[in-house]
Amino acid sequence: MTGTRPYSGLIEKLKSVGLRPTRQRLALSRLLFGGDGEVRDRHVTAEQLHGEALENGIRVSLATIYNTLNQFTRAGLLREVVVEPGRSYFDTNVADHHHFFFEDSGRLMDIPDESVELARLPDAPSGATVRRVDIIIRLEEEE
Amino acid sequence: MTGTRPYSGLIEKLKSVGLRPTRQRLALSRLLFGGDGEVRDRHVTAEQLHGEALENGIRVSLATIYNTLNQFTRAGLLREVVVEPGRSYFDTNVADHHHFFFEDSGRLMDIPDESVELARLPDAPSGATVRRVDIIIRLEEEE
DNA sequence: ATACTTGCAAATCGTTTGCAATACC
DNA sequence: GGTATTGCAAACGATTTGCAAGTAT
Repeated sequence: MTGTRPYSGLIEKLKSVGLRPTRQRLALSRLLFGGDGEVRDRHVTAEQLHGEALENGIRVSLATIYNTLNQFTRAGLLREVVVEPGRSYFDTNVADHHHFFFEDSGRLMDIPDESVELARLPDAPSGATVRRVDIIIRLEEEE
Repeated sequence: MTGTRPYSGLIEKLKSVGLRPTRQRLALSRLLFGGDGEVRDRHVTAEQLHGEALENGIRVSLATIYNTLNQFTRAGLLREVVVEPGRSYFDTNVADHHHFFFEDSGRLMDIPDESVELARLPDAPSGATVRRVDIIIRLEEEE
């Protein structure tokens, strides 16, 4: 079942989460997730993705970028990472993992999963369940 | 050395970080840090604090609330916690600690320091130093 | 054909800023 | 008195929304 059409995987990916594979969603998926199954690890803001889209001759409005990123996030294709007030990053790596955040440059970087380990985790307050644990290591780039 | 004047501690507190103890800064300090040395543990947004101030008959503009919260944060009296895009929380607990975040209600709660323990922490990427490690446990309130 | 998507511009939200009036030392 | 601080309103950046036009099934 190896598709011969390019990006057929992406079409399936979108369909499988109940989103119509429209021209712009496909184009953005290609930028975000890469042409084929290859796993990319990207952290993008809406602005960045918009810029990239334009560079690649994809005409999309910023509003659509936002809507698409939010839909993808709701569908579980992306994960939102909040590090700074007033800026949202979307992470193509949906697996459990944590982040380095370079405060000066605003860059975000995945931390390999094996290199962080929690020895002790508190119980969730009663009446609540843990949805996710986010660890952000804030860095200062020296001199 | 037990001061007899109420809130004299707050005046000192402000002076010690180089901020003039103005009427509004004192009033806000009282709301944030409590009347006397007592340690309060508060997580407020600018809006919340503004509301509280008004309720207590303190006339401050929202702009001043923002400026004050930022000054206090820069001065090390508060700590900013980012959990959601588009909303900033300020924490009166400046010591090293982590947070529970109730996603549904938007409430933030301190995690006792002893109940979290990192067994392994990655090395900072070369050329960078760790400024701070933030752990946020996102919770879902059940049923 | 019909429901879902898109683009655009306007609206909104949280936050910051400029500047004249005011309070602190 | 001189400088720091405040309030107000306007400015701001990021994000969302309403609606008419376009597109997927």
